[in-house]
Amino acid sequence: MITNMKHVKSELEQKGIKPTYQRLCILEYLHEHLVHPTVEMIYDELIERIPTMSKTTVYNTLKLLSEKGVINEITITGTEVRYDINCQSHHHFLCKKCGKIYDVDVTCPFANMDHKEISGHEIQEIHGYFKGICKECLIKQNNE
Amino acid sequence: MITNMKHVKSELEQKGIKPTYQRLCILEYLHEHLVHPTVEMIYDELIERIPTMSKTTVYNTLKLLSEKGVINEITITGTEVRYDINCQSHHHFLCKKCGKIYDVDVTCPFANMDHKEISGHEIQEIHGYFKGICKECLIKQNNE
DNA sequence: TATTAAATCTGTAATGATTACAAATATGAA
DNA sequence: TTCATATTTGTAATCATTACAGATTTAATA
Repeated sequence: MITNMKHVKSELEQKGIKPTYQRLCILEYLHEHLVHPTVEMIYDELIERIPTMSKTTVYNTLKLLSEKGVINEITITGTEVRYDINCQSHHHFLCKKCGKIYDVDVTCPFANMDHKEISGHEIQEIHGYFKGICKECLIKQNNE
Repeated sequence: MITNMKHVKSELEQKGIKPTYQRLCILEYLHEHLVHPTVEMIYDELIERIPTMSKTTVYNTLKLLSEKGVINEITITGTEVRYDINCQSHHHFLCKKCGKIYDVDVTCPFANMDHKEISGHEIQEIHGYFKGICKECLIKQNNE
């Protein structure tokens, strides 16, 4: 495991976020689970380690981290927000069958745009994603 | 107005969808309101003309139209699905301040990809969007 | 160390979009 | 007309998210 609490702590401090225990645990979780987890998934695991953890805290923390640019909100499914640590710009693939979200190795065509505006609008985030049937589900289909 | 009921009717028939009155009205509404409306917006206007219209019918119809590829679901905001008639591939810009969604004249870089798969996943839809502060809100900010 | 204000966390209740479902209605074929 | 099927409708349930107020923790200051 690359991540540890010290690393996560300095990451928060660099962004000007007070590193409380709850925040450390949530960010650590995101570093260790790169499957674009839901609030539910995060809460369900953390409540085991920290029985006093509140789901509202998970929501509040994720919102804060998102506002500070530490993580990204992914709104692909339409039913719930997924979360992703904010590493280099990448795209996503949502499987319509199993619901899994994959990272996709396509360099974002807009990532190195010199101008940070489009049609006069100021760009702060760039998102791209594909929807379809994933590799695994295709194999299952063919085996039926 | 370019659209009329006859046009909308044949559009449905071509896609193998029985053109009921409710469906005609909903699709006509989408043709005439290109601002990526919510279910609420669609329902609120149609209930005036068709007092028996049920919100469930709006949901059912939009799901059907979406499955048949007549319209697109846009899941940018994370709070509710927006709808768009499915013309040529384009991208969107969501203003974080006023919540308005703009069409963006960027030709999708993946639109004319020869292969319909990526990393082994079968691509059915391609979505791209930007988030930030829109033109109008920028002007308002500067005038304060 | 004690005091105190501010920040953070917690739990519950409320909200709002969406879905489930069953009854009512409309449609189309026999 | 009769009957089966598709569609529509209205209500109730579900589920993610937010509002909010009280409890707890933190950090600064005396």
